[in-house]
Formats: sequence, C-alpha cells, structure tokens
Amino acid sequence: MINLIEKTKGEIASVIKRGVEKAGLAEFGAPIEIEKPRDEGHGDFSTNIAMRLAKPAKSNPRALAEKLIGEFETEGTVIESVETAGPGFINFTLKPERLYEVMKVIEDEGEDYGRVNIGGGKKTMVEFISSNPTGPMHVGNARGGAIGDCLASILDYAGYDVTREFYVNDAGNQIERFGMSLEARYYQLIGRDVEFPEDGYHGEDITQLMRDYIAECGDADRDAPDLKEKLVAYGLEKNIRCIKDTMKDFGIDYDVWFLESDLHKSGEVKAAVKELIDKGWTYEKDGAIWLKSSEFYCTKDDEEAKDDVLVRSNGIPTYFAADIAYHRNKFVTRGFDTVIDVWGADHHGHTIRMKGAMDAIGIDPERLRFVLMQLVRLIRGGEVVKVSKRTGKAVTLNELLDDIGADAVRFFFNMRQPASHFDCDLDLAVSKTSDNPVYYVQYAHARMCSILKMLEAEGVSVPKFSEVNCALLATAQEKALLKKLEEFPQEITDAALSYEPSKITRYAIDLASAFHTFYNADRVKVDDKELLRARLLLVNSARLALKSTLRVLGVTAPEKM
RNA sequence: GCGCCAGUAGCUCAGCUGGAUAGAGCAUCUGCCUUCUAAGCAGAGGGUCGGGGGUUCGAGUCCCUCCUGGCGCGCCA
Repeated sequence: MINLIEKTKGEIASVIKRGVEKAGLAEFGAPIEIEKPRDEGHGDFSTNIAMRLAKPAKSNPRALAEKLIGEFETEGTVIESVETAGPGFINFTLKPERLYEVMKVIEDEGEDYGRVNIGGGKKTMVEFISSNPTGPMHVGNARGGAIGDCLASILDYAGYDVTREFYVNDAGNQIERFGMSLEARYYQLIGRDVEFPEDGYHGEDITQLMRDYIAECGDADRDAPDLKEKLVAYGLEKNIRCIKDTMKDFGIDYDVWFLESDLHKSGEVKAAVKELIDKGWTYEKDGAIWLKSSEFYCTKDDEEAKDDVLVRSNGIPTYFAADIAYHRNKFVTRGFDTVIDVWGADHHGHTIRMKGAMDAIGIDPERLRFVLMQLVRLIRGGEVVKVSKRTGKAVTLNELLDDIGADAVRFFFNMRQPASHFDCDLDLAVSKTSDNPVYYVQYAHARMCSILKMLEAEGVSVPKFSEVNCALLATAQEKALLKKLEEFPQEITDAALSYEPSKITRYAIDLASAFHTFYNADRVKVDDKELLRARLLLVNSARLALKSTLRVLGVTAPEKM
C-alpha cells in the first residue's frame, strides 16, 4: 500500500512549503508542483515554484530559485542535494539509500505490490460488454472485455470495492427479431415453406440452434400457440450459457449477470417512468411519453431541442426507459457510489441522454462515467473486413481466443487507449509471431524465474532485504530497473484516475525492457557473494512486481517458456 | 448542419494533464550466443507534432479557425 513516489513528493513539498514561508513568499499562494524530470541530468525531482512566483513577486526566476534554496531545510529528509537549473527550475537529488527502499516495500507486499488506497473502499461498478444474447460474441466484444476487466482490476488495486457486471439485453426489439428468425428457421427445417424475415438474423448459428432444438425436443411444438416464446427461451438459455463459457475462456469472472428482462418483470421500468412523470420531467405527444431530455444538457440556443421517447405510442417502453431503470437500480437499489459503463463509441449519443436522465431522478450525473471505445476495424489481407452480426460473417470471439489465446487478446486489446481507433490485423494476430509484445513481457518473467530456480538448485536462496548490502547495486542498468520498479504504484494510481488500462500494459513492457537490459549488462551469478545476493534480491523484486503487473492485466506469468 | 473521438518518425503508438534537447516498438542498416533462456541486448539513421493564428517566462499539451478520417444525432439497441 506504499507509493514511494507519492511519499517522496510529499516530503519534498513540505520542504518547499517551509522554504517559501521563510522567504516571505507564502502570500502569493503559488501551487507547489513536483515532477520527475525527463532528463536524468536534472535530478530525481524538480519544481517550477520559482517560475510561478517570479511574476507576482516581481523578481526573476533564477534569483528567486537561489533565494529559496537558501531557505530549504533538507537535514534529515530524503533530499541529498538541491540546485537551480535552466530558466529557474529547482532540481532535487535524492539520497542513494532511497533508491533501494523499493525492494523493502516489495518484500513486505509481495505479489500485492502496487496496491494503493485512493479508492477508500468506495462501491464501484464496471459494466462491460453487455451484448445482445442473440448470437455468438464477436471480435468487437473482445476489446470491451479486455478493457473492462483490466480497468476493474486496476480499480481494485487502487482500493475501490469493485463489481464486474454483464448486462444481458434479453428484452426488446432485438429479441423480437431473434424470435422471428428462430421461428422461420424452425419451420424451414421441418419442411414448411416460409419466408425468412428481411431484417432477421441470417447467421448460421440461428439455424444450428433450431437443429439442436429439433434434435432435443422433436417437432411436437410445431403448432403450439406459444412456439416462438419457447424457441426464444431455448435460444437465450443456450446463447447465454455459451457467452458465459466464452467469458470463462477469456479469463473474465463476472460478479453479476444482470438480465434486462428482470427489470421489466419486477416493474422497475414502470416505476422509473412513473418517477419521471411524477417529477414533471415528461409530456405526452403523438400518444407517446417523452422525457424532457433537452432540459438537462445544453444545446445551441437556436437548435431545436431534442427530447426522447420513454414509452412508445403502442405502450411498450423504449430501451432508453429500461436503461434508466437499470441505472436507477445500480445507484438507488444497490447503492453503488460510482458506475462506469464501457461502451462502444457508437453509443455516444446515449451517454448524454443517460446523464441527463440521472440528473432528472436526482442522481449526480458525475457518478455515472463512461469509457467509450472506438470500434475495432478488422484488417485481413490488407483490406477492411466488414463486421455484421446480422449476416453472421463476423469473426467470433471464440475463434480469436482459439487462434491467439486469451493472454495475447487481453494484452493486445489493452495496448492502445480506448478512444483511439484500432485496426486489428487478423493476419498478424492469428499468426503466432514474436511481434506480439505479450511474449516479450512473459519471457522476462520466465527469465527471472529461471535464474532464481538455477541458484536455488545450487543452494543460494533469495536473501532478506536486511541481509543485503544494497549499495553494491550501482550500475546504470540496476538503477534504471530499481527506478522502474518504484513507478508501479504510481502507474496504478494514474491508470485508475484516468480509466486508462493501456498505461499498465505499457508499464509491463517498460518493466520487462528494463529487466532485459539489466540481464544482458549485469550477470547475476558472479563470484562475489555479496554482489550475487544483492542482485538476487533485485531479480526477485522485479519478479514480484512483474507478476503483480501481469495479474492486473489478467495475463499469465509463465515460469518457463 | 450540430456534437464526440482521432491526426506526433516509413508503419503502429507514448508523451506524466503547461516544463528543460519530442520518445518507444516494428521496419531498414551495424554489432553481441564455449558462461544465468538470442522469444534477448547494444548502436545508427529517420520529425514542418495536420495547416494557420493566439494566450505566457515556456505550447505536442490550453483557446480560436480551417483541413482530413471515424462515429453519433430514430416511437433501434
């Protein structure tokens, strides 16, 4: 639970604060900002406080910086030395011992290294994928799954009480269409000449479902009045089970599978609509009930306000109404503090409406957050593959998992920011080339384990931090690796605050790279017993940190490759 | 038309939310395996940060404007 970077920044900040006070510059209220300089020559941390104070204090930044340095009391702190540089930066160099502290932290925290507590145990939901159970999951769902599951792990590491949820859209028009498609295929299979609905699901999976149904139940239901309902129930049950199996293969463990149909059955959809009516946020037009959405978000003054239908003129509530009820359930019934929905960017219009609706029922819209992902474009043979669920030509998630494995899919789909467009080159993804960075990272872990195992076999085990002369770790590569190790808790913090799993993927690559560099530059198995022990501790620290990182990503950490 | 996302090396992308000389990977060249895993490492070349204005000590980052691509603006979900 210790973030050394945060801790160090805090110490430096208080030194600066006292210095500013002693110099009589506190009245200007300049914020104290501390950052890690990009350039190694600029110390371990730096501040721009002198430049911030220059204007209000009517002085020049360099002179101010010198003055401030004179006031700094660094005795007994982590600070080794302070100097001014450039246009007026103040650079801090830390004491050498500080560099090794991370190994002590890792020794204490083990494979949980990286956990921080910025969440304070707040109840947080991450809802992701949430597709129609009308067919197999496709590649587009893969990105949502990888991002959502990894984001949930990050928030867990950051100290939030996280729930992973899958919203099963087993109601509404798409299900109606699903039913019509099943029924048509059923009749065709038993030899009745019926036309297949134009807007039905044309996929082979629909036909297969009906083949299975007939094989299991025969055709005794051919004239039953509730045939379609029976077929839908059969199809949904089978498809949802299939989705659950796929998620298992994907390595995603949902806490809750929430059925949209339950919201209708329990009366929550009606209740949500009633609440909006009672609060005066609706009106009737053309026989439908409308929500005054336009009251809740700004549009251009001269733009025509756009409201949304809650209940159609035929009395059936819209998906929007169901979704309001669903989110009301999340916040009010189940008491989540924050809800994060991972949606495709094509749902963007819906996010604004949802926030407005939350506002209407008295929930702070800020508690509802969205991660919008640009849709995945598939490239095969250098050409864009059209993804269409209806024509059934989409590449399924199962195929992708079979081809390149869950590890690669999860890693690959978390390498880019969700908001960026993602071209998934199937030829590359399907071929097991070493281009895939997941191997690079896993290889680093396997190498670490290999060293430990070999030395263990020779009777040399990993020493305790207190038994090691850390100062022996002094090469550039060792220092770089130690610095990379201490960044992990900060990366978790940043990723959690910005909902950005790709930061952790990149961190994993950076950490692996720092290790590979160290491995090639510095031999662990050396004659000098003291140095051997120090390096062994370093390797074990790196192993634990990398294992923890891979756990957040949901990628396995192989001990040999 | 309005809104959202994106535009950084030949390609794919980072850039710590305004800091110091813009960084990785792939690709292209050059080196490194009789010693802990070469699925690895070291080095080299490669840039009008889409264009143009502005804000300030300082802009890839903030504001305005234009250009290009993707998506959204349904009694679909």
